[in-house]
Amino acid sequence: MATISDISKKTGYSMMTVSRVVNNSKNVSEKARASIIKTIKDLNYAPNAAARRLVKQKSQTIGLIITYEQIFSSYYFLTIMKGVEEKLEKTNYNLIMYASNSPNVSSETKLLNLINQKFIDGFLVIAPSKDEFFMKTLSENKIPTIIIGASYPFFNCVDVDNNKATFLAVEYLLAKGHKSIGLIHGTRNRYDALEREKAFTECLEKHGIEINKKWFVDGRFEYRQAHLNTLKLIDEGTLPTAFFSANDLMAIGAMDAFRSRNIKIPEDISIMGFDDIDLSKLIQPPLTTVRQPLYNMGEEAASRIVELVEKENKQTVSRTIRMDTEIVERESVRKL
Amino acid sequence: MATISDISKKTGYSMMTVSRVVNNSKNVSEKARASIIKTIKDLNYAPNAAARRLVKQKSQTIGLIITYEQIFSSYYFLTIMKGVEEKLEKTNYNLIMYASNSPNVSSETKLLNLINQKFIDGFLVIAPSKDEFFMKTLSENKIPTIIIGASYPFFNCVDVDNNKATFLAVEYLLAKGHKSIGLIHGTRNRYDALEREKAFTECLEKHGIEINKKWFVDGRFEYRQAHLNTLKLIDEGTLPTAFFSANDLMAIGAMDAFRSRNIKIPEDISIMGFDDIDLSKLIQPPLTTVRQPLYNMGEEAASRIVELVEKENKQTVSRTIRMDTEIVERESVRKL
DNA sequence: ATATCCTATGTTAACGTTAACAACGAATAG
DNA sequence: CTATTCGTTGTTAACGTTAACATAGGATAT
Repeated sequence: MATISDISKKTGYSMMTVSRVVNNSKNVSEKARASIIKTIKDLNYAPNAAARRLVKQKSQTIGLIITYEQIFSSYYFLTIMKGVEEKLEKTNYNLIMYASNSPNVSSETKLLNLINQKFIDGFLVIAPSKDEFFMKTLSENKIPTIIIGASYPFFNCVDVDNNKATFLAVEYLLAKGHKSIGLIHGTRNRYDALEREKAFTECLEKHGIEINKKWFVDGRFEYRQAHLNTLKLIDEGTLPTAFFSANDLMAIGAMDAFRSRNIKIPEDISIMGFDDIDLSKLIQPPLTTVRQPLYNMGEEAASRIVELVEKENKQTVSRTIRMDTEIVERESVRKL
Repeated sequence: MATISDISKKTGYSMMTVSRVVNNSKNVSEKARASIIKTIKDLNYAPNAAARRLVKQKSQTIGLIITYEQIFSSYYFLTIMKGVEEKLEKTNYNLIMYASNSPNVSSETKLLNLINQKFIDGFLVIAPSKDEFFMKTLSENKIPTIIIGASYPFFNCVDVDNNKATFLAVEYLLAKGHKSIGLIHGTRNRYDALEREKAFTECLEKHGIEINKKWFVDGRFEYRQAHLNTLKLIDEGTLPTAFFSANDLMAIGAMDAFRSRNIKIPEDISIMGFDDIDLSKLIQPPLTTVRQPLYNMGEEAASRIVELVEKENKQTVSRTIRMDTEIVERESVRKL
């Protein structure tokens, strides 16, 4: 592999001038720049990351932490990941994914070492659960971190306003004339699940609609759980005229359950999702849902972590941002 | 962050002696070692990865590549991942996960740069599809690589003998008296799917059993696809007495489909999986399946990539290894 | 015309670690 | 008692890059 020194010798310019060209600095003559760029291409030069890290005391690398459980709500975090990846690609930062295990000391010290050894400059964490062990480590050691998809206390987050979004969805159903509404909720150790469930209850109360706990289905944010538990509910007794699901994947699981019991959507029952994952517009009928700008949230988080890492003055903590949501009207909800 | 120089000053020993202790070298007196170890702990020293990389010209880092689609057969690759992670933890290698996108030039050059910049020493790839774009890059540039879960031509692989394993499974069904057997197959751009499908056909032919293409269900290695397509098959006409599924997740999808049509397993229909993922023993009835030692395959691959990377003489390519499979007898298959 | 400023370029040292070699005293061998 | 070996420790230079400072010549201002 060619080094700056090779380029320097071949062009006759000093290593520093080469370095300036590589880093797009000013104060290089056009002549020098052209000659150096050509030689870089000829020799297939790429800067040595280790040397840079050493001298800059920075790794130009961001770690993205996902938890094993999340992998099951795959569309959700995949979309976020793409946003992060593609944004970071435009900066000169690398991305490393960590899949975190169950609580375990070795991972904890590993996390710290990653930072201490300048292997990683900062972390992005997707929707950690309330009791996620490494969040304490992250916070206690003041490691630059941005959380995506959760408004985690004391952290800098990129999230949506779950309360507002849920009200949007439920009031949409109410406006369509639905007076009996069920809920498919996610795992209760996650902030997003809790916030949406709370808002759901509050919204119905506000509009004087009776809350029937029988119609609360635990879907754990997964397709299969939602499917199975919806099936169970169907086979047990009466149903509401509509369901609000805390994510699309569970909504789709429920829809498949209804279909397999010959319950037509939206003729017999209406269903509303949350997220707007790719799959939602492909299924039959296409799912009406609350769009969460997942891709943009990924991008936004990427920008913010870079900003945070590059800021000398780490105190300038920008606050949690709440991205806008909107109703995406498709065909899974019927007007009564 | 403390450096070797700090430890050196504090203990009075030279930096080289400290380095020797850090790297567990011989020829250090017990006295020196004890003193240095104590100081290392006191100052919370951890070696600087960048400096090491620079001087060693090696990153001590392995990249694990997964494709986006794979994330949907989550249990499968999660188990492998854990094997890899936990094995690598025991060596002094780091692990980085890359989720690969659709074919795209930028990722390709990125891959190469990762190697050229000594950011990564080698790659592990989980079950790439036949036409995966980056496999060519990997092969053309002779990048140290181990493939897991596919016998990819010209690569060094850790796989099972799909032919043998499939014969094991199908002959098990035959031994139980089944004479009409359906297949739930995976995506046909993957070697494991193709090999299992081929072996399935061959095995039936060998035993003079008629092959009914109507009973071939495309499950794409996913729960939902298998579920939906099984439902369709059920609603269309007659069924075989047993199914062989090319992975457990699809088998579970099919089982849930049968159940929702009130077809009892194993009373009315038998089903056999492939993989033995965690979920398989938890469902009702527990799934009879062919155990693939996924975790061990991950471990084995981790050992091999480290070996490959550390070998000066890269020609010593150890050949593809086929791990053993076995039938795990549970309750989803009935004797006719 | 002289002082000042800018532009383009170069020089030196440093980041933290380790390989290769050197040195020194103690133990062992002849 | 001298020569040789061994165990322990230290010295020097190198990995590839960049920050900080230095220099030289040309342009601009007074």
